[in-house]
Amino acid sequence: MLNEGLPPGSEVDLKNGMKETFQQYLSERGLKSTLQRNIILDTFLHIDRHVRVDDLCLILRAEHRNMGHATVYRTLKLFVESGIARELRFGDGFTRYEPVTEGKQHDHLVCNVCDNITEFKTGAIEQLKDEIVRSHGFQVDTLKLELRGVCRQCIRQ
Amino acid sequence: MLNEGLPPGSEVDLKNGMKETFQQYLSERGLKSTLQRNIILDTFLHIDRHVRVDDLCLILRAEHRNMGHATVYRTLKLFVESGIARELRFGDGFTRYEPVTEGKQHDHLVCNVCDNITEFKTGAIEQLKDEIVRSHGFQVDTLKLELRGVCRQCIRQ
DNA sequence: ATCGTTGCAAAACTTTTGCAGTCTG
DNA sequence: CAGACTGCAAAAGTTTTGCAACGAT
Repeated sequence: MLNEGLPPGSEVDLKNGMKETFQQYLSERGLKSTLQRNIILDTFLHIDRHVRVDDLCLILRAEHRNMGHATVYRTLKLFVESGIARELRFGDGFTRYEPVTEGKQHDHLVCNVCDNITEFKTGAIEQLKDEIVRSHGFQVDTLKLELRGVCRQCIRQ
Repeated sequence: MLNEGLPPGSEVDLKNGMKETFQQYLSERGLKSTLQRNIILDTFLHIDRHVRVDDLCLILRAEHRNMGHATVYRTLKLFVESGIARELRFGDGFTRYEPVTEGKQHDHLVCNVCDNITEFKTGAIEQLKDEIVRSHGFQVDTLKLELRGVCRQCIRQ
């Protein structure tokens, strides 16, 4: 362990942890650590927020002219399989991905006016999970909560 | 009013109300009530559950050989605009539509094993809406809650 | 008669797949 | 040096659009 001295929850710590997790995932499966995968991971973690695949491609291609979009799609799927990313679909036709930051569970507020997507947290969710297990015998793995409406800025205008 | 005698919340009542709403929506906007639109609406209401567009097309084409899928897509969008239907996307690439039945708010449990989608109700949601308004100044119009995991049947097997 | 609507086909879009050449372990 | 990976192009799949013929008001 190289970052013993750092506070355990720091940004850098988290990101390094995710990189480690990904490298481990690759080697465990006989997959390879390539230049492209590392570039995509760095860029993805640097953005540090949900991002559309085509946006990520654009950002990547700005620096790396011949990065194939197929590679980006394939790599993002690997991120999800390794557990360091989550796939998001808000139903507008674009798939988004975001880093999985443990202990930072959040959901999304989508503004119907400006289309901005805001993250928010709520404690009411965990209770809900328990309720579902009890009433439906359904084992909950993931929970997706999305609220649409009008955001503060757009209400004011 | 033709159905005065019926209990106000009955199936028939609800569906007739939705048909009326749709007809009113059309005439208000100078749009036309056509054979196809009425067939699609009847079939859609008869299914009475979320349905994939391509499934609905198949069902419709069984009876009406030359119903165009473009017409189905266009009509379903009209349903949403008129407020009698809701668009659902679970992120599997298929758009689904379901009738909006007021006072029957429900959400969805998606099983990762058998891919079945179950509807469920919970009371915890309304509190959550209020919480969001207070803490984020966000005016909530619609709320989408989706839980993924393993359903009762699949747990048993 | 006007203008919205339909059905067909083609286009548009995101995402996936096939393949020859390249690079990692 | 075997086999995984990349980048390109083409394919796949759903949804949208253009257009001539049709139909509702």
